[in-house]
Amino acid sequence: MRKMLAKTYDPQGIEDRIYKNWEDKKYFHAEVDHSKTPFTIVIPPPNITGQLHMGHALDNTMQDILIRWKRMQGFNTLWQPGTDHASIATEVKIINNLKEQGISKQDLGREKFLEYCWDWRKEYGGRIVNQLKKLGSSCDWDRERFTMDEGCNKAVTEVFVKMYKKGWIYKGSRIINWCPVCNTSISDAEVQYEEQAGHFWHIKYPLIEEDGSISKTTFLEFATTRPETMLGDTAVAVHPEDDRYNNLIGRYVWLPFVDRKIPIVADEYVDREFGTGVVKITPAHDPNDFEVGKRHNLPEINIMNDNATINENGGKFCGMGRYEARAQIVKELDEMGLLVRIEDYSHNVGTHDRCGTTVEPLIKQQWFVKMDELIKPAVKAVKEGEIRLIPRRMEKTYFNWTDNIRDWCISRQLWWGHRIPAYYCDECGETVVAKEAPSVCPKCGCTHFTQDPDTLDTWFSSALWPFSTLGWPEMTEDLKYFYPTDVLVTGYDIIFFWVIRMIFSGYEQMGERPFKSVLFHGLVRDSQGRKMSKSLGNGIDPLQIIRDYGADALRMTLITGNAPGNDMRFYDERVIANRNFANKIWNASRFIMMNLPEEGSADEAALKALIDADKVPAAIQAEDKWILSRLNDTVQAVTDNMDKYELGIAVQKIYDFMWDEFCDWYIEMVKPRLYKTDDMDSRMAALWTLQKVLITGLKLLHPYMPFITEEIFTTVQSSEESIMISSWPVFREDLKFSKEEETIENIKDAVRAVRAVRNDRQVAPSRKAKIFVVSDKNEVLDMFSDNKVFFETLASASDTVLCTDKSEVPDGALSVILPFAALYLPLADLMDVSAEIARLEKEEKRLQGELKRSAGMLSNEKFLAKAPAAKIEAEREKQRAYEEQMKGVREELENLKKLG
RNA sequence: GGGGUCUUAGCUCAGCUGGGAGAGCACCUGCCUUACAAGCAGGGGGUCACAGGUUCGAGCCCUGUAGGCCCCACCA
Repeated sequence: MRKMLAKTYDPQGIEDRIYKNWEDKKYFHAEVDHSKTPFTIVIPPPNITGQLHMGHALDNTMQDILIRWKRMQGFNTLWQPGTDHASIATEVKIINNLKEQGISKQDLGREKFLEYCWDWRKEYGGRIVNQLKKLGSSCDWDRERFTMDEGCNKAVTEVFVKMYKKGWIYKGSRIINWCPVCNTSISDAEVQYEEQAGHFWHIKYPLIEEDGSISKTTFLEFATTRPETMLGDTAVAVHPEDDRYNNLIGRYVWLPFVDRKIPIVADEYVDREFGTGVVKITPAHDPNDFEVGKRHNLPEINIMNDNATINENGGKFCGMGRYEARAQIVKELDEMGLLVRIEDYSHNVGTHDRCGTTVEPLIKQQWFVKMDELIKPAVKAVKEGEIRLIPRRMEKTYFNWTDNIRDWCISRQLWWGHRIPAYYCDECGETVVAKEAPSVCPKCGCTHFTQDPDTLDTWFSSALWPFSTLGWPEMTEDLKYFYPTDVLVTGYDIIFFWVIRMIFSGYEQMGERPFKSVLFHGLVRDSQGRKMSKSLGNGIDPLQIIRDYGADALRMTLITGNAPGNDMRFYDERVIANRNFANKIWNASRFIMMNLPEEGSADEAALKALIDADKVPAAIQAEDKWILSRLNDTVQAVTDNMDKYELGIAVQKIYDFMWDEFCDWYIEMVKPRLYKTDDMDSRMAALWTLQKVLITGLKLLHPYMPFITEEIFTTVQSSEESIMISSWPVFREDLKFSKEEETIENIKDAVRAVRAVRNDRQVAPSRKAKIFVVSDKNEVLDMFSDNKVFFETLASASDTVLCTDKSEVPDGALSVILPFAALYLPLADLMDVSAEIARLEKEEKRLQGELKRSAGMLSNEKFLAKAPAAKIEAEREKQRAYEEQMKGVREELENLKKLG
């Protein structure tokens, strides 16, 4: 029995079944095969704690499109999947979860806590993978990796040790961003600046007189947004060429509360124009002050504990929270007469992007990656086009970062992550960085070591992802074959976190670029253009959309009408439009199948022979050639666009071709041939063309709408062979028919023009009219006679009369003038003339009445005087409308009466 | 402060070598024409933000102006 498509398209009924079949058949799996060219994409690993959101849906749809397309083009495609341990995101989540049970991570201890994390991973790690499958993602799941699996751990250790030995990873005491809530350092990239309303406290420090006493008259005034940091001040700075303070350089001021003499130093960093031109210097709590401090050899006094309370260096404020201390200090300064004034001030405050806490710059011992040399090949690669960023403008963002790069703080005071492979000798404190814990101290011979408690920034392992997933540090066959990967697909928001770091890591560790191109996409926003977020509750769940409309409709929605790197808005109407498109394809396919020859018939065998020959049949008609030629052009155009990663443009072309040209024109054109059975050759040619266009169209569409195309493909061909391993269509010279393209476009113009005229006159579609074609050119007349059958069907014509001269056309006909011919439709054919005359005369009478009434009102003085102006204006408007209508009716009548 | 980007139909957006102003939705008119009313046919609607410039020709290139969004920096 031949399979048949269900009467209605139901994505729910087909998607899971199809996906399972693909998996069972191992279509996603890739093995090294030197007879084929590889095409590789590594997935941006989603967090194990994550749930599929629209951003994932977009990102993975784009990757799947590229992978499916390349697979069909004959490449040996690998889409390498995996998940990310996401150290801080996961740890925060787990801590919160524990807190609900009244447990803290310290209660558990490191080991138990990590056990808990692994359990968590076991429970939730698979969730997002299953959700990606719902989307249709054709990842090679056999190769699924995790950033903390054995191989990735090895890669991380390898890199750390190697870079340490090279001197490019070092431990140093520097100003870092500290999150007092998460209790860890964070990198610059994790700090998010937020505009906050705050205050500017104008404070003055008294000068120390020559005799060592505290001046009662001379003060140095300055302003600060963080008064509590004054406890750590070790200088005040002025500009070296500032005449106001020149004479004070080298003298001292008195720092209240901690009773410290601090010097007045001169530094270019100070802006003379800003404020009073005096800056307090707190080297331990401000990155700029830190630099100043280094230049002037100032002490660094840390006044804060890790939880942002004041420590013992803060004198009597010790133990207070940072904001509490601030208030108290301001109060006491005021009492001492050292507070000049308080100004409202709006400024940017650094917050932690994970928890929103205001970060505190602190001096801490941390591990850093030295960036100055490491970044060079990454800059060169993009500059010289070895790595292409799409769209191009992303290069500016890229260079903006690389040009201002600072060393990367990679240590985190977290437990969930890759532990730093640094060991400290319990006896002499010697540091040993090694892949394995050392047994003997090289310095003192002691055998007891303590490993550094810190873990690495989660992006440290992500940076190695393109090669760690392929087996590095082992030089595996996979790595040799599939690396470098071809394209990375990701959002522009992680260009600093991830993209750049993968690039420099690729060059440093592999000596080669990690990917050839980076295709950026934007954010998926809600219908009002807002970022989707949990707190706003405006997130749209992709899984719900899949349930309601199908994964294919969702994928189309994410791709259509969008250009690389641009944000998009997501709303249901767009999904519905795409679901409707799926439905359209479904129904067109159903139509074609309904017209296929009976099973086991001679016709079926004949058609099969034609299809197997894959040659244009002899009985081919102009309209067949036209659609084949258009198909051919579409194949070319779509492939070109996809080559340039212009997915939105490519899919729009497929959509337009399938709906407009194929369904609305071609299928309507061939219907008469399908319904008549007296010319079987012509019918076969039509069927051949229908299947050819349908199958090719489905192939073009498959990367975008994998499920529906698979279902139709296998059903129409009554075959198990999957569309996803079929071959991508190519341009064919034998399917190019320029002349017929022009011919059919002309006929289409004629049809449209006739329809417009008929519609204008509101002629019922069932009412057929003769069409007189007037031209003195034989080829024009031939064109209409050659394509008579479908032309008449589409133009609702009863007959086509070819004339060389207008005199052959009867009087009383509507004219349709085309650039290449004139068409005439006799009025008598379009309508019942006498009845129409009667109707129009009645209408004329009615209008006369209305006009009379209107004229009466508008000449009535009482009405004009008393009625509201709007009412009078409305009446005038009515009158004008009636007059207009009357004109039309009378013209029409005159025309019709000519016939009578 | 630096940089990017946007401004095209009522709404949301395409328009990527400078030559046709487009799509979806919405709107109006007429159709249940047996693949599809989740549809068909026809139609209305745009000084492509504004002002200059380059060009035979500009939505597209250049300069400036106005407004929106984003990123980076963080003058304490």
